[in-house]
Amino acid sequence: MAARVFAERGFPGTDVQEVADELGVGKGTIYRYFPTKRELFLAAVDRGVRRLRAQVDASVIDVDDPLERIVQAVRAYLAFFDANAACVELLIQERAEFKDHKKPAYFEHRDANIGRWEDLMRGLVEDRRMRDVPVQRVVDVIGDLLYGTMFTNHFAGRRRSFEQQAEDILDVVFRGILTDREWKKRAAAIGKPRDGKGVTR
Amino acid sequence: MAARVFAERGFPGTDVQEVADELGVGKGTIYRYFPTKRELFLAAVDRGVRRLRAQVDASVIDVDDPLERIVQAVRAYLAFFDANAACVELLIQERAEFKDHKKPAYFEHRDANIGRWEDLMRGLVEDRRMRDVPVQRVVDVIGDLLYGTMFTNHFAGRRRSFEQQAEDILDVVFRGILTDREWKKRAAAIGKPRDGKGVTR
Amino acid sequence: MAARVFAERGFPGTDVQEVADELGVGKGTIYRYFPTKRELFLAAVDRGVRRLRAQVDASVIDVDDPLERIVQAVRAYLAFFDANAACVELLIQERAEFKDHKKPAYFEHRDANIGRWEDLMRGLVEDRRMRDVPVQRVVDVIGDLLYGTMFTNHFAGRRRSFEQQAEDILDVVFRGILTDREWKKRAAAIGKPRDGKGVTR
Amino acid sequence: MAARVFAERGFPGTDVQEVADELGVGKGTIYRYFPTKRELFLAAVDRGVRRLRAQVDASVIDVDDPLERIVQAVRAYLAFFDANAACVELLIQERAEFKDHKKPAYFEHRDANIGRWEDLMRGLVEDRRMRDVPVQRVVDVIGDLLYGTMFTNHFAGRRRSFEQQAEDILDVVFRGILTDREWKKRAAAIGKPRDGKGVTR
DNA sequence: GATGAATGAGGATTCATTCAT
DNA sequence: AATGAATGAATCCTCATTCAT
Repeated sequence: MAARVFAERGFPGTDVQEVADELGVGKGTIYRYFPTKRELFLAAVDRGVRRLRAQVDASVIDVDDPLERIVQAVRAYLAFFDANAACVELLIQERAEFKDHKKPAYFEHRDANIGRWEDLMRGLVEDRRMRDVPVQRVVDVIGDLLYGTMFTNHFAGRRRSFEQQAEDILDVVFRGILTDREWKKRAAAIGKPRDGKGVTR
Repeated sequence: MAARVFAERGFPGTDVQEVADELGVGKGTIYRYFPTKRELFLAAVDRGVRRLRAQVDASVIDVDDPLERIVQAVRAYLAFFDANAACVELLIQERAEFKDHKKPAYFEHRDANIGRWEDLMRGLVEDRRMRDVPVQRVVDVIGDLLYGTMFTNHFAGRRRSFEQQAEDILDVVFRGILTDREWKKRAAAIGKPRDGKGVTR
Repeated sequence: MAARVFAERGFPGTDVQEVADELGVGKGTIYRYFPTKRELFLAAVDRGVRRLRAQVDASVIDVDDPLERIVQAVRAYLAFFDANAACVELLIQERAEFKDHKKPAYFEHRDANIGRWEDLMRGLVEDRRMRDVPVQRVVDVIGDLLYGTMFTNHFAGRRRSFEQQAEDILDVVFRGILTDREWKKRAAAIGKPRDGKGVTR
Repeated sequence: MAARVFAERGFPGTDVQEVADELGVGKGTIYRYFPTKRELFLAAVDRGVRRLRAQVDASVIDVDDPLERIVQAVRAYLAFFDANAACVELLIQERAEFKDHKKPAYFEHRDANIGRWEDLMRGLVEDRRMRDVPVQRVVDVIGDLLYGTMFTNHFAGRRRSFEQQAEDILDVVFRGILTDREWKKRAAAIGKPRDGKGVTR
């Protein structure tokens, strides 16, 4: 597949001939379907992002509990990139080579999905299961965390199972790292309500 | 400066001649100081990472309280990349072009610094200011979150001030998003101690 | 028609696909009838030259007076290229692309026809209607003049009607540009008989 | 020289590498001085046209008699292309490959020079050495005749010396081909003055 | 017979690197 | 030490031609 070659050798390092060889077709054939090497590459990226979305969607399709949907989505996201390292490369390459082109495919996808997660969180807040924090910001934070985790895993060769990583992430995101006492002290100092909407328990 | 040109045009898109023009020297002169275009680029990346480290270090130098050191470091990190967008580009370019080279400069830096933050957190746990969670994992999570935030800001054009972002991040990391009640319910269900070492409050 | 496409885009600039599109057939079909693009092109040129010949021949078919045949042929020649600019292009293209091939089609045609005109002129000389100059040379001069006129019209965008041009050409060719007095002076100086075979009138 | 290679192999048939080899330099060196193969070619054409002009100008520089200037210019023109067959090829190639570019170099040159010859002829008419025919048209006719002669020589391999050709051309142009009697008959029939301004002899 | 998908040789152009000045 | 002219390896893309359907 073209994605594998691009991922292995990078966009500038990939000769279209190599992609042709990988696919077992002539170089000209590729140019019949993609006007330029660039379009060929972008199609591969797009395909990757679509598969990510499909896998995350599939992971939550039978899950009703909103909190559990978050749990499953985080796991599915990490699982996808764990199994598709080539996709991470493609995302990097896209950004590096086509800076001035358009919003990278990953962020197109992100923008298209983010609303659903915000809605989900708003429901959790109404149900008093989530603290009353601005959901948009929380979704951003979690999105960035996942994005950063994916890249770091790939670049720095993190050696923890994606299941363990999901657990670590959710532990921090759900409960935070501070003790109750410390948090209350800080909240008092800053003058913030401790638990959203003044509700304590 | 070379970094600016590389950041603007990307590594493959940059002619050494352009760097020479930017610096106001002859192309040959650059080759007197850097054996290849590649080394010239890597030197620019290295310089960027060093400046990041210096800025973060400076931000905590007069801060004694460990928790406050975290707060300041997070702010300094985001402030640095906010003010040095070119550096983000350089980090991406480095990864995209030199996949097979060595650990990227950013991660070299990360590995060199991570121990200090783990030590700091271990102290917080001992002081019962942080829940007793494995510090290594927490440091990873926070590192990934910052890394992902930096990239997302740059790529997707996030329009929130870095101060606000720091606050959002710290709010989630310090306290998590769940209400107390929800957390306890989950903790009970999973069979986890709620607040580290069985300590409640 | 193939000729139009070749004329518009030049031989190297023309894809066989474009010719196929113009004709409303598949590319493969063209290759059923012409073994190569080159042969396809040469066939178009040949067709053009044949049409030129037919038009010139038709213009003199009912003309008995030899001098009038010349007049009509000159007009027909200029009229043809005036109405078939694409043919001029084809003649140029043929020469430019197939230098080493064979005598260009136009000159094949020229050689095939030149004898008839020489015979015609010989008759005029015998009838004392033409000066006794070597007919071969005169035919060459007139042929070159027409050839040059056709090209110049096409390339430089001459804006005179072909009828006017025919008249201008015949005026010069029939009578020359000098006054009688000047001509006699020159002839005396060079030692040439003034009017062929010493005949004055 | 680049001109020779282009003339020998045609523009599309010439690899820039071949020009480089001919010149004994690297291919890249050529691209330092000419941005494209096309510009390299056009520069060669331009140089040829300039040399033509210089040679024709030189041939008349010491000649005072206007009629003799015409004689010498015709000889110089034919002599130039006789000695520089490559130039003819270049002129053809230019037209064939760059149809849509601009007025071909030859015609630029033609337009720049034609005025001088028209002036010269006007003087001849005033001196009653030339029949009173529109000089512009006569200059066109002679220009086309020379142009056509040059091409035909090159394409059809005419085997007459350029001196002989010049003589043939001038004989026709100066005196025309008809006998006096025939011309007068025609002139009477058409109702034209026989010798310009009613002058007979 | 007609088609057009597949092919891959071919060529213009770029640009990192060298080295004489 | 500094320069920039010269170099040629490297690569994207085109398009004439083939041939299975």
